[in-house]
Amino acid sequence: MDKEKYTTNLFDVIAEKNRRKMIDLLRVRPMSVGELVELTQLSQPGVSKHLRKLKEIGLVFIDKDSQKHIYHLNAKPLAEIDNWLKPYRKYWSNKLDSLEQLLDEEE
Amino acid sequence: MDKEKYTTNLFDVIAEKNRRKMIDLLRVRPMSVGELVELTQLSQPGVSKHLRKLKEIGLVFIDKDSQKHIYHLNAKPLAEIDNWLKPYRKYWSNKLDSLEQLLDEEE
DNA sequence: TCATTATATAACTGTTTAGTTATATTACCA
DNA sequence: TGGTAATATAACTAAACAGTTATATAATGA
Repeated sequence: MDKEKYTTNLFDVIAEKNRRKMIDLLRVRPMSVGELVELTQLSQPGVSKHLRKLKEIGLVFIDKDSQKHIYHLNAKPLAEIDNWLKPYRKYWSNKLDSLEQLLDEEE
Repeated sequence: MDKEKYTTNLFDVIAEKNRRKMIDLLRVRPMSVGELVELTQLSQPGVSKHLRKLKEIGLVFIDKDSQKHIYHLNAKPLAEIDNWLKPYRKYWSNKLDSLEQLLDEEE
């Protein structure tokens, strides 16, 4: 399908709006492909394609219930993003020195 | 230039490898375009193009020193990513104890 | 076995985008 | 004023990609 020869990268995977929506949904509870189709307004192949990328990067895993494929979230890979953000967090954390806090609050 | 009619989205902006590299560099210290060209191995227009997107989303601002345009990081917009991650963080945090969670949030 | 249901894959298309080279703009200085 | 340095924009190209429709695969149940 589409060759799909290119390596998927976590930042690219979460950059896509509908994929973020899907993992947001799967955070609530595991869902079948059909349920995700209803909730995303995408075509069924469209959903399957996104799920494949999410699976490749390890953000979801499948629990097969006969024909139904129940997709479960595995959020752990997102720790990479969290980790990347770490050195930046101090820039908006409210634990800055009091002058900066004051300036922030004035915004 | 390229029309550039499309709204830039933070997730898209940080999805690009060289742009992440650039803001990682600007975290160390403000830099001119020329310095970024050297450090990224991109062409000068390539760097300017990325800087434009970073500026559009508010991740950098310019301090003009005569001909030199010194780009400064403004990390605050990244708080949006941090915020999106919030409900997922518990999945990889090994500190399940609620007191420790609270302390984490205070950091 | 045959029809149905659920999902995955194939093949295609239009749009977006990162990168380039060429050129314009802007500021400085001899 | 003319030349040079620094950056931005224009125009173009190739690759990537999200979305689609059509079709294949797999499992179920009558």
